[in-house]
Amino acid sequence: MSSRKQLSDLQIAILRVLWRDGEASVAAMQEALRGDDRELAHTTVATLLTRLEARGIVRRRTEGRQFVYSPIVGEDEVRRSMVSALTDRLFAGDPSALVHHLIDEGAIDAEELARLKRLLASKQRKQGGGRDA
Amino acid sequence: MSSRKQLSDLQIAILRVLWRDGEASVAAMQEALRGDDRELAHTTVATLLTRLEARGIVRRRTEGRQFVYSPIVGEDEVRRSMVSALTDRLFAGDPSALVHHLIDEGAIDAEELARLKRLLASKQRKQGGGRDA
DNA sequence: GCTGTAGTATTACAGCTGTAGTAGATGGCG
DNA sequence: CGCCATCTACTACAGCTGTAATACTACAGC
Repeated sequence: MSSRKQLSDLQIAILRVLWRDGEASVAAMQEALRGDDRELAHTTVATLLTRLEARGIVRRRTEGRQFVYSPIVGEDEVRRSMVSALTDRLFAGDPSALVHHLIDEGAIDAEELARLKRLLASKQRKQGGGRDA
Repeated sequence: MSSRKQLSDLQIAILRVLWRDGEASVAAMQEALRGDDRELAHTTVATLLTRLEARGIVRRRTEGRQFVYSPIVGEDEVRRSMVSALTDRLFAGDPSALVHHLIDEGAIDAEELARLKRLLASKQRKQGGGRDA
C-alpha cells in the first residue's frame, strides 16, 4: 500500500498543521500557515484543502457553516514514502548510504550516533527478546 | 549558495546518467533511460535536456550535428539540497530524527550503524587531529 | 426582515513537468 | 546530386500547483 504519496512543500506544511492540531478549519489553517513568511488568502487555503480532500489526503466534516479538516494519511506514512522515494532516487535505495551522507555532511555527530545506537539496541532487545534466544 | 535545486524524479534520473557517464548525447540519454520501465521519444529527451540547460543544471557542447550534455551540478550538491529540504519539511530540520526514523523502519541494523560509527570515528580522527589538540 | 460578514464553490491563470508531433537543417550514402 | 536518416527548434497540450478573484449562500445581529 502506502500508495505513492508525493507531496509538495505546501501540502506538507498543511499536513503538519493537521498532525499537530488534529484538525483545523480553513480559517485556523490560514492562521497556522501565516508567519511561515507568507500570507495566503482565505480562498487559497480553501482551494488547497479542497484539492487535498479530493485526493484522499485529508477528510472534512461540516461544523455549522464551515468545514473542519483532519488528516487521513499519517505522519509516519508520509515520512516512509518520501524518505524511501528519496533513498531510491539519490542513494540507490540504500538507506545506510543516506546516513553516510549525513555523517559526511557533519549533520550527525558521534554523540547522536551513539544515542541512536543505544536506541536501536533497546529496540532490538524488546523485539528480538520475545522471538527467540 | 546551493541555490535551492528541487528536481523531479525524471530530472534526477537524467542527472544520474550524466553523473555516471560524464556526458551523453540525446540518443545516448534516451538509450540510458530506456528499460527503466518506460520508453521516451527522442524529442522528449531532447526537450528535457534543453530545459535543464536553460535552468543551468546541465551544460552542452556541440559535437558535429548533435549536442553532448554534461552535468553542472554535482551529485553531492543535489543530495545536500534535497536531503536538507526533506529534513526541514518532515523532521523539523533535525537530521538525527531522520536517522531515528530509518532505525524505526528497520532500514538500518546494528551492524550498519556500527560500521557507520567507525566511519565517523575515523573521519573525526582525521579532521580533529590536524586542527588542534 | 434586511444587511453585512463569513464561508464555500466556481473559475481563472501562470509556471512547471511529462510527453511528443511537426518542421526545418544537414550530413552521409548510393 | 538527391534522398533518407538524424538531429535540433518550435509548438502543443494536459495535469498539477500556487495563488486568488468573483460569485453565491446563509447565519447573526440590529
